[in-house]
Amino acid sequence: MAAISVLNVAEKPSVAKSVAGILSRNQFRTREGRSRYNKIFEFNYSINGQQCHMLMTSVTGHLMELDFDDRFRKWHSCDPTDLYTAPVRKFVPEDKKDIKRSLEEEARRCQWLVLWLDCDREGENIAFEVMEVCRAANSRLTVRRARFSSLIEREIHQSVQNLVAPNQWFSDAVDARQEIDLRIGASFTRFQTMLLRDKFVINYAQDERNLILSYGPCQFPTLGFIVERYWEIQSHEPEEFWTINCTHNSDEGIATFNWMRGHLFDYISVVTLYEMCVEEPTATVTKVQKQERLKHPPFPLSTVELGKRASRYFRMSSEQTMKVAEDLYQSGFISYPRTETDSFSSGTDLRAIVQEQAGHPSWGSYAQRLLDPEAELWRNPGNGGHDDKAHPPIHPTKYSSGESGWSQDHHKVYELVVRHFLACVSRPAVGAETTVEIDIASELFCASGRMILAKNYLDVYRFESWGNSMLPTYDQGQQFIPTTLTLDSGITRPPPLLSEADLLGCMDKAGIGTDATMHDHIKKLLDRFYVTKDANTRFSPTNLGEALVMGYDEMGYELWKPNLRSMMEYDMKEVSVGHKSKADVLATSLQQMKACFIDAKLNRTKLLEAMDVFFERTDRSASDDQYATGEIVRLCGLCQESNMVLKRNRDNKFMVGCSGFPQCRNVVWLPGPVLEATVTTNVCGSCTQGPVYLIQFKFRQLEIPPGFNVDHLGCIGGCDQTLRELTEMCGTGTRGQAAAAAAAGGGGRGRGAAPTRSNPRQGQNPCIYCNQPGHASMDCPSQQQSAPPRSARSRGTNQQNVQSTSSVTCTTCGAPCTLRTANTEANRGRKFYSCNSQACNFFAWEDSLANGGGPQRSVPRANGSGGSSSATAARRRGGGGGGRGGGGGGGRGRGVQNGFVSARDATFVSATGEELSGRRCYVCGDPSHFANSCPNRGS
DNA sequence: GCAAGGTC
Repeated sequence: MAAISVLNVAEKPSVAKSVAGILSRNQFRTREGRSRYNKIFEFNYSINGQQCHMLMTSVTGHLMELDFDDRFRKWHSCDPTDLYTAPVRKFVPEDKKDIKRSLEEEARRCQWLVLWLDCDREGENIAFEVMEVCRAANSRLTVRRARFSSLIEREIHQSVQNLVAPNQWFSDAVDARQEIDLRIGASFTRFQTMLLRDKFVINYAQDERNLILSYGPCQFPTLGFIVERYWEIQSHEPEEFWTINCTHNSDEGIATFNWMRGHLFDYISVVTLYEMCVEEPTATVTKVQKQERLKHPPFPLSTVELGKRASRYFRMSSEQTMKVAEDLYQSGFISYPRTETDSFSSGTDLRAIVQEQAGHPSWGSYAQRLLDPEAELWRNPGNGGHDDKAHPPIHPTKYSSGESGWSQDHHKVYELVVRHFLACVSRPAVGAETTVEIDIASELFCASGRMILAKNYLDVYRFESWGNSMLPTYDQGQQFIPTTLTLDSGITRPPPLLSEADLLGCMDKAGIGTDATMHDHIKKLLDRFYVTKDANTRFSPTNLGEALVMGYDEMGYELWKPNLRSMMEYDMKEVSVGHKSKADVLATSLQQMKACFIDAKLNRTKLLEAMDVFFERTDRSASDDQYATGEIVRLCGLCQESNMVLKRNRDNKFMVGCSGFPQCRNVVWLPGPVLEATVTTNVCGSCTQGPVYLIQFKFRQLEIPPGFNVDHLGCIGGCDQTLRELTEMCGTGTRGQAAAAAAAGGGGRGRGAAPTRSNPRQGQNPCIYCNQPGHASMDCPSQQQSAPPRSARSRGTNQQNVQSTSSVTCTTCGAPCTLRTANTEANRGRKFYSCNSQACNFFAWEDSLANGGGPQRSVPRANGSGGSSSATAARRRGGGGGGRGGGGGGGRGRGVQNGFVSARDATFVSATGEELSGRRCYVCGDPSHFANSCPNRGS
């Protein structure tokens, strides 16, 4: 049987070389192709008994690009809305023409084409691109696909003997994704750039005229994460809380005991409990517990983890990390750096990788210990549960103690990869933890200490630590008097700005971008001047970034949230398994996005208003933009495309007509006696269908009935009684009086009110809070100020319970409560309930419950805006906010309570033997009264 | 001039 020629194509040059090496046992010849990066390797091989002359070459990722037909490529060539239907085409861009020519030439003299692209959706799509080019050159080609998930000898040989057909569904999913991304990205980018760039003074770029305000389905949700956190911080309202701390000094050292109730937000409650402790300060040890604890090494390294850790440990940007990792990969020191996989396949020779590092001056001795069975340090690596079926976790592939050409960053990334790998195959660190619980006047406190028994992986993974903390020995039943017993306060603090590691985590969780592109999206936000990064690698939005998100948020769209991308990902998955067709997904997806785009265009004033908060208008926009000169009164309620503009008719009478005339003939006639009319920048507070700008009128004194003022600031939106009456009484002064009565109503098409347009969001777009359709976000039931049903219910329960007086059940956690007696001066003898569960904050006065009152507040106030970014945005704008400002409460509620910011002077420090009668007011230090009746204590 | 995804 004669040998056939087989063209083999891999996704990248390195894979072509590796596969050629494996199949030929390194007996291949290398020759140049048309592209200088993509060599051609030749060797002989037998596939299922067929002698083959193998030609192995590669592409560099995608061979083709998708773009609009030429006549839609210029920005002003069409309305951006047309980009949802404009024809698109796939073509080989100029810089890939060399590779295309190579493939054509080789394909012509081959009988078979074997596709060695990565085994993921993108790889399958590239396979079809290669197929298209090769088949065009040689229509008789037999095409086969090799499936492999790692460059391991056994697997490569196996895959070439079991060739399969390419998977059209996988490729279709990518085609759909590309087309949707292109149409959405291009339409919104052109729209917002052309709308905003020339109207505002945006001083970020050297040349403002070239500024691009891009929109993309990955970059915007990424921006959204940053803005959302920023708003959360802005809206945080610090709140004071209280806690009791206790320390005890002994010969062995100091023990710090924490109150097991944590902290309370109600001062009276905590001071009552505190004073009881001070009164009976003897501590009894109720529990001593010893436990072994493990600290596990990390999972094998994926790209996202590498980015997060390099940012955390070295403050390196994810973009720089990827650049350096790519470099180390190209020079053979680490494995392929773009991988989702965080578990090693069973065939990997992990010990050989360790062995290679045994000579390193820093970690070589650790590697040797790992391989020594007597050291008992080895452990098979954990499985993080992700596998992209294309690449192994990132690991070292070649020993180096540092190369001359390496930068500091090269050293750091290589060290991280090696140490991480060594840690993965090591045993966890072991510690002995001791927990001691004490009881003071029925309040429980606990302290814990840790002794590290074996550091194991921590010996090599210097980036993580696990501290020792000494705790003196205590025995069950032992009693002692605390050295200090203090009442301390702290305030809640907002969460920090998002770090680069946080951001990568958010993106990973929401499925925004891929391991190979996440750092690109972050960089794009910086390049577009949407965000800035501080020295601690934390991100804040710029005014531009915040304004854009605010604008879309005010429209009520989720365009800046990750849901859109998640939905697309879901659809892609459905296409790739054959549940949906590419055509169906494209049709529905693009139809929805087009509707959304048209709506966004109609609501563009929201974007303009948001920009107005942060930026000055340009002179250009003041002179040639009707909006700024005040001629535009409102968006036309009839065609909803053009603006209603104040102008004069042929009779020189004032009227407000649609600028879309003659396509749209909507008109509002004004009362006949109008002498002058000017549109102001004031927006009507009553008319809710988009902004309606008020008009300053001057009427002819002699033509208006008595009782009317010559000057009038009026609205044509339908709410203005004065205009309506004047029109009815005086007419419009035009020849076509039929329209007169309709004037004030604003409809212009006969009698009646303006064609009131319902909020376009309502019913069409899901609510931004609960994601359900049927109501607007501002009416979301999940965002109503909560009068918590629990307290209402518990109040009744309490009353019933109090009648029997024998037991009260905690309304917070359900545990039984103990009836106790207060010792504080103001409440001495007064009975109260506290929850038996010391992890619970419940506290309630008995007499208050009997009178129908509830328990004391033990949770922080909900933030004014909680999770409602709209409310925040409204507040940022300095008022108004369409009445939404106050309505967003009860959102996510709790702030972050990460420690004490201030500790008050603890006047009640009760040292051993101190006279209790010497107590003074905790607040002002005056011995004549106690803190809870202190006149100086704030309300 | 626009997206995101490959990769050099």
